[in-house]
Amino acid sequence: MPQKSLDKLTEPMFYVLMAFVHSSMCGTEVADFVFQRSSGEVKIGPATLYTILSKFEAVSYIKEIDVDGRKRTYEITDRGRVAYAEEIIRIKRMIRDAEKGEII
Amino acid sequence: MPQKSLDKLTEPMFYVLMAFVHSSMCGTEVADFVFQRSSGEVKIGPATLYTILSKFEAVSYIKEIDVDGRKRTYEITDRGRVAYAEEIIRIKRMIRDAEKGEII
DNA sequence: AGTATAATATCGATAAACGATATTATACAT
DNA sequence: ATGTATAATATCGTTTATCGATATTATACT
Repeated sequence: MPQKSLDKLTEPMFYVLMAFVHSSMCGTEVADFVFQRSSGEVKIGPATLYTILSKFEAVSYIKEIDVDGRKRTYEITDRGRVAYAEEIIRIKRMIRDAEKGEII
Repeated sequence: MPQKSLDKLTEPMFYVLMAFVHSSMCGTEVADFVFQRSSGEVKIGPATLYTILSKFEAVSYIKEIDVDGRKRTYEITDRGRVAYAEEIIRIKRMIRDAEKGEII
C-alpha cells in the first residue's frame, strides 16, 4: 500500500521542512535555521524538533543520509517537497480567503 | 489581572474568527460560512466548532449577543479583531519566510 | 400530543506542542 | 588515559486541539 501522508502541517512542521528545502542538515542545525529564517519568531525546542523529525522520517518526507557519532543528517525527499509545496498552497488559500472579506 | 490570549490560532480557529469578522452569527452559520468561504476546503464539525466557540468566549474574542431557543448568536470583540489581525500577520510571515529561500 | 428539524453539547480517541530532563558520543584539557 | 565540558539526540509528562459519533434540547409543524 502507498505510504501515508500528513493531511496538513503545523507551523513548526512547516518550518522544519523549509529548513530541509534549503539544505540537508541535522536536528540542531534545523533549530538554528528556523530561528534565523523567522527572525527569531519561531523557536523549536528539542522535544518538538525530534518528534517532528521522527514523524517526517516515518512518512518519508526526509531520509537519513549520514550518521556521525550522535549527529544524524537528513535530506528532504520528493515526497517532502510535494508536502511543502502543498502546504504553501494551503497557507496562501487562507490569506486569499481572509482577503475576500472586509479589510479590518 | 488582564485576560488571557491565545498565542496563536489553528486553521479552524482562524476560519471561525473570519466568519465573525464578516458578521455576527450562530454556530451552524459559522460552519456554513467557513465551508463556503474556503470553497469547500475547510469543514468544521460540531465537536471542533463548539469547542472553539467556548474557548473564544472564555478569552473574550467573541461575546454572546442573543439567545433564541437553542440558537446562540455571537459577535466578535475588539480583542477578537486584534487576534485575527495578528494571525494574518503571522501567516503572511510564514509565506515571506518560505519565499526567502529557493523557489521549488 | 407526537414527530421532525435545527442547534448545541459532550464523549473518547488521537495527535501535536513543549519545557524539562536524561542520555550518548565526541573533543579537549590535564 | 582519565575527567570534564560540549554537542546532539531522545524521552517524559502535561496540556491543548481536532474530530467523528452520538446525545441532548428547543422549537415548529402537523
